[in-house]
Amino acid sequence: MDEPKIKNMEEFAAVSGISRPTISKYFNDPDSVRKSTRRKIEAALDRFDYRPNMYAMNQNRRLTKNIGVVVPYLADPFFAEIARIIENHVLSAGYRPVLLGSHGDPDLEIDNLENLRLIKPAGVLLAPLGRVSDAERLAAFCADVPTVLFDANIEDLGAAFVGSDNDQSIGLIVEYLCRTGAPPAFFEIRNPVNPNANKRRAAYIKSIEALGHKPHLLQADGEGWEFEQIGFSEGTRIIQEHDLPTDTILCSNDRLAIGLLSAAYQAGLRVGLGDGCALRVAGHDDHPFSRYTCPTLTTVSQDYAAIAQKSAETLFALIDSSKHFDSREETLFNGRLVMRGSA
Amino acid sequence: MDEPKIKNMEEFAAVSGISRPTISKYFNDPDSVRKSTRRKIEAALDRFDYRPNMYAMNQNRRLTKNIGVVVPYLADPFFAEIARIIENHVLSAGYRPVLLGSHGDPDLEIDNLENLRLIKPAGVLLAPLGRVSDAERLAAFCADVPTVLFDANIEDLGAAFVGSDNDQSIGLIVEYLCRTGAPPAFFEIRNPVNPNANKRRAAYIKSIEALGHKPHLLQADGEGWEFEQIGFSEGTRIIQEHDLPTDTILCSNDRLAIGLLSAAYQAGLRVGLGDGCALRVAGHDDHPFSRYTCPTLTTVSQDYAAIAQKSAETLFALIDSSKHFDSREETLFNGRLVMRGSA
DNA sequence: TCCAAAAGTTTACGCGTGTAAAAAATAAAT
DNA sequence: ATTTATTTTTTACACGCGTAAACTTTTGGA
Repeated sequence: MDEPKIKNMEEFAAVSGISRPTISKYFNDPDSVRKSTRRKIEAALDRFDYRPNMYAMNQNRRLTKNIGVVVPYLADPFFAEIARIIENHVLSAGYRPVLLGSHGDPDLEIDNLENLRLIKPAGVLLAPLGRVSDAERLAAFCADVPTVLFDANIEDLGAAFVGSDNDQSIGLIVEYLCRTGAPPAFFEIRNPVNPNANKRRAAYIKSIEALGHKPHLLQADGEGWEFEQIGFSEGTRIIQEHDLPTDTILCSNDRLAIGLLSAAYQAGLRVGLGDGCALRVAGHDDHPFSRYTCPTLTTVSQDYAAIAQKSAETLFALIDSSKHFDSREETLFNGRLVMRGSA
Repeated sequence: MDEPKIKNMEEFAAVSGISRPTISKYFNDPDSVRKSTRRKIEAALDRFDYRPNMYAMNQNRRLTKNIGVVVPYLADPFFAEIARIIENHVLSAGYRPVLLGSHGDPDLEIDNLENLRLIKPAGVLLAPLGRVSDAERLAAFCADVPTVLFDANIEDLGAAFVGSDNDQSIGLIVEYLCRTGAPPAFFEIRNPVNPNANKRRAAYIKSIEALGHKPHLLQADGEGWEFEQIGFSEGTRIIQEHDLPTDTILCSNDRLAIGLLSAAYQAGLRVGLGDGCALRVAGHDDHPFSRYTCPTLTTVSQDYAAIAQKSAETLFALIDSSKHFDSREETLFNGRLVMRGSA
């Protein structure tokens, strides 16, 4: 399209016939210049391929157009998926998403935030690790950088939180399970990393007692993010020891349920609703893989799209406003019952 | 730890008692300064928390310490996992990884590379989309930026390629399947995005003919990256139409196999090795979820760790050397047979 | 046609670091 | 102790763009 390589804004100003300060203004906000000027610039942009030097550009800016997106574990399709949606919102709002995964490691989580500091982000969307997070250092970061938490809530951290209403969603599936069969036991990790797990346990106890039943917890030992593995090995143990108080098990999340289903299959236990079935299993999250388990997993979906959109928009509002809200807003979205084959 | 906030290298030089150019040298390579000097600097670094401004730092550098990592689909645990390992290698080599996913979209793939250009990366590790990639623009990028391809090879693109030896791995599992039962048919997507799929088909035909059998292809219609969905719906169709030429099916990849296993389960077909089994199913990749399918999936593993390490090291060598190799090196790692329950 | 408001131009400086060159200081070796 | 090689200091300029101030031009009504 062009011969002479444009190396800086000066040169581009020359070939476009517009002064450099105006070009600069254009790149910071194309709508801030006159339409005729904008046309001229974009005509030149079409003939010559020039893009401002990002480093020079951001050097004098107090804050950039970067938005950090930090999730606890990218290899978990749940987070990969929600990160994907968030990225799209960030992009269409004119920001640049910077995606970082913490691989379940609190030190890496802090490293990620420190690295984000270096690029002076306009804001950060953070799904914290949870219990193992270094809350103090997270708080220090949130004090400096506009931050919205999503997925996992940590008390008073960040300017806002967006997530799922575990009370509602667990209530929904507990009610369903009780209505269609035996009241469920609750299968979870004893010492969960994710704060949602605690909320879900409490919600389970509350809702099952409200229905006049006695709660029963099946607590698996295990650390880390290998939930399927934990679900499988502890599930195998539980099945072998025959200490199931009921034929219905509600899992704290789908990944645990995936492991449990695998354990049940290998133990020869038929899972599902029909007459020949020895077990009913339900999950929580509507994990991308839950529709391909055997049998397909009955679960309650988190509203990925709504959580992604709301948290992004909250951050945009935070950035536009005076960089902090008057009060910390918590938005919880309802889950939706997804009836499949397993319960 | 400190009271006076350090705002730039000048101030840090003052408090550390070392001149600014030497400080600069230290940050570019801590080993390039005298040990005693280094100790002084690190003592100061311990008392005051100063980190160089990344934008000012990279402005005058021809190329930065950034390394781009681009994968076709982050929501695929296979890529998430390999990206995770690569990130670790990049970090421990003193570079900064920048992870980008293309969400299966060739336009986004190009966007990602263009955005990487802006940050002047020292090099890029690219797993291209494959057939749908804009090969011409990829080539233009590779001409400017040191790039090593991994996972999916595209003819003559990039300075090197690191991946799996599909001939070997497919040969391995075909041999196993033939030895332990009926020769397998090959289940794949008719018009696959990923170039590995074509290699695997060819390898299947070659190896099964070498064993004196007739190849049989089961080709599913479908586009995009929803492999499980394609495997499920086409698998269901095939099973219902009873046009299985054999009781053994080798899938082009594990995600397809996951869909097929789900279809078989729902059709009431028992999958596995034993007497009561109507079907044997095998996959390829050793996908993170393949050990939790029902039954667990017999497959052939890709050597994630080796591919990640070799591609990273190749890129480092490329960067250190004169920015290009004399010839394009292709490294293929062997797969390993993973015998589980499904075949 | 004239005039006020809006937008663009000119000029000039600042940001924080890389880096080159010459001079000075230090360390290692004779 | 002297020489020599290495490292550090001093000085100075460059990088590419943001942005402020004063001035000039264009625009859209009245």
